[in-house]
This record gives sequence, structure tokens and C-alpha cells, in this order.
Amino acid sequence: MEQISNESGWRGSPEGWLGAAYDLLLESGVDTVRISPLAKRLGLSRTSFYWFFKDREELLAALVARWRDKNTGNLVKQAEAYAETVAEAMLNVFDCWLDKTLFDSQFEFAVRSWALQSPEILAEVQAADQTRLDAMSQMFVRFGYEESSADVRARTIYLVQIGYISMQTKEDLAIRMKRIPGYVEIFTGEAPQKRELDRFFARHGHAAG
Amino acid sequence: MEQISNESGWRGSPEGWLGAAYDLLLESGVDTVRISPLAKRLGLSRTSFYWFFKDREELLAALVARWRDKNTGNLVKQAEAYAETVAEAMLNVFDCWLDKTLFDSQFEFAVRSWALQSPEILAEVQAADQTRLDAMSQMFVRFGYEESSADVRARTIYLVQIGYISMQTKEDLAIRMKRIPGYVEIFTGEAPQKRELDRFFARHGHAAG
DNA sequence: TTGAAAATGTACAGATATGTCAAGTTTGAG
DNA sequence: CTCAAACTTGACATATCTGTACATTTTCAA
Repeated sequence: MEQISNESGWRGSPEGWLGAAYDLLLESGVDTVRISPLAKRLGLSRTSFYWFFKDREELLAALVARWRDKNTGNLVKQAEAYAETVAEAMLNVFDCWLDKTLFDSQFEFAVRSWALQSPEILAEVQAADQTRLDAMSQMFVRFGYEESSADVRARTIYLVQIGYISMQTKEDLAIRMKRIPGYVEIFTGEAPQKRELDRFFARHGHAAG
Repeated sequence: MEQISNESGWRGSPEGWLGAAYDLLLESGVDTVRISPLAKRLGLSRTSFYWFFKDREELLAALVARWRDKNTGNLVKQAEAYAETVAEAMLNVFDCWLDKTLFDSQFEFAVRSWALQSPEILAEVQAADQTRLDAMSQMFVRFGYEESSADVRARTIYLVQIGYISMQTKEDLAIRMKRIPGYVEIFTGEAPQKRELDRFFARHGHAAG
């Protein structure tokens, strides 16, 4: 039996430190993910950290692993999900835009910014990009688009997602929902059907409109 | 007469420090824009810096000013440039993608990453986004698109640009050129004419094809 | 050629980070 | 209750940055 959650009476834990590191990464970037501030935040002694991690490097590595395991996996899964039409398939991918459990945009942006100052992270990010683009390109091919067209469309939709993340916009859900049909039409070249949109809106707890 | 370029025999200058700061910002993010490393790089004493700038803050402020003055201005100018068709107008905007003198993508990315850890910078970036989006939306309106459609299209094209930047892809010019017609078609809903593309390719020193 | 302004450098004081070590305390199993 | 493992801590040695004070050198112009 693995004991994951920490009811063991000890104040610290690998997860605790990692969680705090995650918070700080999202709030203000890797450079601020320092052991001293982390300790202060957790109300623990700084040196206690070294019981769980060899050094700062190891903590950061754990952070990347967390990102890798979450974002790419779900995006690929959504791109491969069953759909009757391209529009529906596209809306499956759009789920990632709107559902934090599927894709952590802030985490994504933080990691991409991190890549600016670390060749290793840059390589990670670029590998992820390739995997994701391939999955989406395949999605279009599945619906009869030819290879080159599928590639540009996959690229476009992915770039929009990344761009959106990079803009760090905190928009109202309603505003974003209103733009969805327009995006679908631009990306697929055809307007989504009402029932497809309704299903999508319902999925995200939004009144059809 | 203003003496801008520094042939005055002094080794340091505001421009020198600013230039080095710019280089470092693009290479590895704001956090590494520190006075000590800058001094080392310039082969000057660290404290000499304080002759030109009050403190690190002032240097960073100068860096933002440089960004603000360059990127937004040219993007807006390109969106407002004369064009006979939407496709041509779009290609004018695409110039920014490809011409470093018009739009400094790396600088853009570095500043956006910086925004992660500074509310002031975030505000700057978001103001810039609004200005740019408005200019591009107006472009579509000028060519008869209705307001809401123009808005989504402007957004899409801008998000793609930002996404592209954020991906930090170092692609061959030829590969990017090959995708241009596809993008134009997706964004405007109509394929560009051969002569429009030829003019665009010629402008960027690329053989038509 | 000389002197003031411009620029540079050395020394200092302080802040914050890092990792190691040895000496604690807390916990649960026997 | 006891004891070893799991965890926590403060002290230490070290590094890097920051900004100020003051002394020194370089440059250009009178």
C-alpha cells in the first residue's frame, strides 16, 4: 500500500515542497523557485528540504516531470477522442482550453518561459510541441484533409492555443464561449452544427446561446 | 548636435549597458539581467554602471521602453498599410513575422515571460495586445468583414503570431514561406492570388514558388 | 597643458541564496 | 516504554548579488 496523502504527522513531505514549488513557479517564474522562500512559505526550516530532495536541481526536475505528465498527455487524448465530424473533433480539443483538469495553461506558460533560460527545458518543450502537433495533424487527416492542409490547420489551432496562453488573458467564460463557433469555422473551414455546439456548451456548464 | 553613437573614447555609455542588458534579456530572461554579469561582459567595473543609471530598476525601465517603442508601432503600421485586397493586407502584417527590423520576436517573448513576475510589465503587455488587436480588427473591417467576424479573425492571426513566438521555433525561411498561402487562406477565408504571393516572396528575398 | 567633467575602480557593508553537519525532536512499531 | 527511523533545526562556510563612499584616471576644451 502506498501512502500518498500525508496524514503521517510529519509537517514536510516531497509533495509539500513540490506543491509549493509549483505555486511559486506559476506565480513568478523559475528563478523565484528558491529553497529559502519555499521554506518560509511552508513554515519549515530551510534545511529540512534536503531530507526530501538532493538539491534544488532535483526539485526542478520533479516540476518538469509533473508538467510533462499532465499537459501533453491530455491534449493528445483529446485530439484522438471519438468524433463524428471535424467540428466535433475540434471542440474536443477546445476542451483543453477551458478545462483546467485537462490542460494547465499557467503551468504551460511558466514552463515555456523557463525554456528561455535552459536548453534542457527548451528541448523538453519542443519535444512536447512535436508530439502535440502530430496528434492534431492526424486528427485532420482522419477527417479527410490532405496531409499539407492538415499540417497547417493543426499548426494554426495549436499556435492559437499557445498564443492565448502566452497572452495570459483572464477573460470571462462567456466571452470566450462566444468566440468558439468563429474559431471552429476558421480552423475547419466549415461552421459547427447547433447540436455540436450545444453539447460543447453543456459540457462546460454554459447555457447554449 | 546630438552625439548618439559613442566615439567619444569612453568605454561605457547608457547605450552600452542597455545593449548588454538587451542581449542578456533575450538570452536568458530578466532575472539574469544583473549588474555584475553585465559588467563582466562589458569588461567594466560593476560600479561604473551607477554613473549611467540610478539602479537596476532604471535599467529595466529603459529596456521596456525600447520594446514598447519598437514592436507595437510597426505592427500597427503594417496593419494600416495600403492594400488592394484582404490577402494583400494580411501579407503586409505577415511581414512582421519575417522581418526582424519590423518586429523583434525574441524581444517580445522575453518581455512576455517577464510579465509573469511583474504586474507592471503585465499591464504594459496587455495594453500592447489591445492596441495591436484593434489595429488588425480594423483592417478586416476595412475590407468589409463585419465587426464580430473581424474581431475573431484579428484575434486568430495575432494569437498565431504570439503562439509562434512562444514556440521559439527556429525554422528555415523556406519552410515558413511554404506555409504562408495556407495561413492566408485560413485567416481570410479566401486563397491569395499568385501575384500577391509573388510580391510578398520577392519582398523577403525568396524565389516565388 | 591644465583643470573640470566624465567615467572608472577599490573597498565596504548588507542582503539573500546555497549546501553540509551534527544535534535535536517526533513518530509508530514492537 | 523504548528505540530506531523519519523528520527538523541552528550553526557554519561560501557564493553572488546590491548599492554607497571615496579615490583615481581619462578625456576634451579652453
